[in-house]
Amino acid sequence: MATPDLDPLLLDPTRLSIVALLASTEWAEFRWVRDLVGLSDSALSKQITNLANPGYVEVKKGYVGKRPRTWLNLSDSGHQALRAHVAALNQIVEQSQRAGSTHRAEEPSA
Amino acid sequence: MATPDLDPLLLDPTRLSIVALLASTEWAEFRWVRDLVGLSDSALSKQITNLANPGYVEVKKGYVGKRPRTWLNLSDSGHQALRAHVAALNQIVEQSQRAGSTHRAEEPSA
DNA sequence: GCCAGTACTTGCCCAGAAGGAAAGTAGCGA
DNA sequence: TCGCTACTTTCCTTCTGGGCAAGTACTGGC
Repeated sequence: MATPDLDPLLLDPTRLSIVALLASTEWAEFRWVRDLVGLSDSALSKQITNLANPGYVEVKKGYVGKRPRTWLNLSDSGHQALRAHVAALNQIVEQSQRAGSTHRAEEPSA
Repeated sequence: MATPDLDPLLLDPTRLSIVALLASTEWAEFRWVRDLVGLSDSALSKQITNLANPGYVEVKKGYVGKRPRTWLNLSDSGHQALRAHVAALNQIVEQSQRAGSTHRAEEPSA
């Protein structure tokens, strides 16, 4: 059982923060995300790799003037995954609304 | 920054499953939860401890006939925490809807 | 052409969390 | 008093994430 629709990648708060941030922008700069999420270069780089593997995040590299720069974008599938994840969460909470309907057992006496 | 309203306890899928399960019932039996979540006795026991510490879950011990039994209930604050957690999640996704409003930077050229 | 600098990326290591197995504990029945 | 049930706690292993430091790619300067 459990909660099969929850996305393991989005359960991690750090990655969720990243995705949340990217969700609100288009082609955010690596450094901007890093600073706002409060991660080191390496930590962000790794999480971006994790998110880029399934295609949730697109990475584009280029130059601003003569300085290298990396941009990140939440792909359509990334947006979709985020929405699906939260939808699954919502389902769970909806269960919470119709409490008491599912399971009946011997109630504790005291 | 990040996502301050997300509840660390509810970010873990196992605990979320437990809470979800308890949200749909009242005074569920330990064994019932254990079997549905698919955990060992020890693992569930530990997570219940984690959830009981902040008062999310209430534990009641008693007997069914002559057999010891433990019941678990999601407290009001547990329900509240779950709803708040998902509300925070929803906020994040809503940001995703109004994409592009927050951050503008030099766009990648290619 | 070579060294230095920027902007990540990768490797290495450590800390924290979770799960299982097994030993421990509490209360009841024989 | 011993055994049994139903958890609890302890011990150990595994996994994951983060930091630091070294590495890489590319550009600029001398």
